[in-house]
Amino acid sequence: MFKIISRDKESKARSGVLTTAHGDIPTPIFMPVGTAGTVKGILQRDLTDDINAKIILGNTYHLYLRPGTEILKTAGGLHKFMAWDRPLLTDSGGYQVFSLTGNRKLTAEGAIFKSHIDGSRHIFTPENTVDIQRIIGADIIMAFDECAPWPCDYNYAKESVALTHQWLDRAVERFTSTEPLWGYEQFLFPIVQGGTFDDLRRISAEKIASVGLMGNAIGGLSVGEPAEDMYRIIDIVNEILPDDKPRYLMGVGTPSNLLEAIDRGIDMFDCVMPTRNGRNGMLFTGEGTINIRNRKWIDDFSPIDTDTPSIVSNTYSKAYLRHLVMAGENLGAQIASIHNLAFYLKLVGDARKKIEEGNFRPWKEQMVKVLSVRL
RNA sequence: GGGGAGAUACCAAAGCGGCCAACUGGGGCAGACUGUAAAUCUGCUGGCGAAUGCCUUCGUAGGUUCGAAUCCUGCUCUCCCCA
Repeated sequence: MFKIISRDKESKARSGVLTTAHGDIPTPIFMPVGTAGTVKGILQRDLTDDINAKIILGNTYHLYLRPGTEILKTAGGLHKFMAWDRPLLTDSGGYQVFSLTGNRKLTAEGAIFKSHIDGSRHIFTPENTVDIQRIIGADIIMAFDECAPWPCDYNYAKESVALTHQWLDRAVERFTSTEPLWGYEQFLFPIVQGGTFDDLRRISAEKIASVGLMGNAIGGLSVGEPAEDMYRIIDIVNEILPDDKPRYLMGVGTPSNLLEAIDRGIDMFDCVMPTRNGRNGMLFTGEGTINIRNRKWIDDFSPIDTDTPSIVSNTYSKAYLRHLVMAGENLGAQIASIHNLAFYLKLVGDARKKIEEGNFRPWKEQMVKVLSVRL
């Protein structure tokens, strides 16, 4: 269940708490991506004790291929398998239908795809992705959708929305006719699609709202379209999605994207950016964004970022982190990932605080300026 | 003392008469990354220039040739084998 705690007066921003079987999630929240049952390079202990991540993601496609549902079932679900007792959310594999273009074929039945690991053939359907996510046992599971590419023409987007809606009905049917395997409740979130076409987004949002699930997601954004298009679509969709349910903007995004979306009434985010870009040397800090590989940091012995409350951000210097990253040392990727996630978690935590204090807008505007700085 | 091999850009290493400012790695410099087929990918890496381009380079000094990193000679240095 979802409870709104407070609302900002100048914007659509709100703070709330989403209660799941594995704990409460304060919103707005950012969810670190842990595709294959691991937030790459980071111990679960650091996610809880240092970063204080409230919920992380897993991915149906990756976990289904490896280790496979048999092992996950024997393990007792993903929580037990990966020794994570906080909330989990799994994506349905819909994004892989998008990103593995060329390795898959869409039919009315579902998506036939080839494994990127061994080339073997598989099919995902709205039904079996619910079944798999029942086995994985995430607290929040996603309906199987088609994440259409950008740019894409109107007719393609229209058919894609229609397909996603048909799939949603079937997923809901399977979801409501089956029980959780592990004795606790799971929530199914449906996903709004429609590309950058306002009318398709309206149609899709109305459909998704009408299903009346515990929370709703917006997909198919930040796939290459200009940020203004994304913000416009969020405005349109959030006007229609129920206000008393959490809204999850999938795959977004940059720190500025998060703030702009929170401003427009989004409550949940996930993105690979803090981890992937961190591994590749990009650091988000309270003073701006830095590329730690740049020579200028070679003898900067100041802490990575004293504004970010992670142990690594305050313990290790930029010069040291640069050395690790340049030397290709594992620890560099680890420190950068932990730091960036801590930065993201602090950002959404601050947003929540500012909403409750009633000064979200001015703070947001100030932050967006800082975030655009390249050091 | 005798015999042999070799000296190429920051490092390693190709090239053995013109297509060479010089393959390829590494290193260096910069960029990209948004529900993770990514600890990945891209560009640049002698000087000047926006650029056609111009200038200086392949141990060193000469020579042969229309033309040399590539062929010849002297010198310097390095490595290996034999005594």
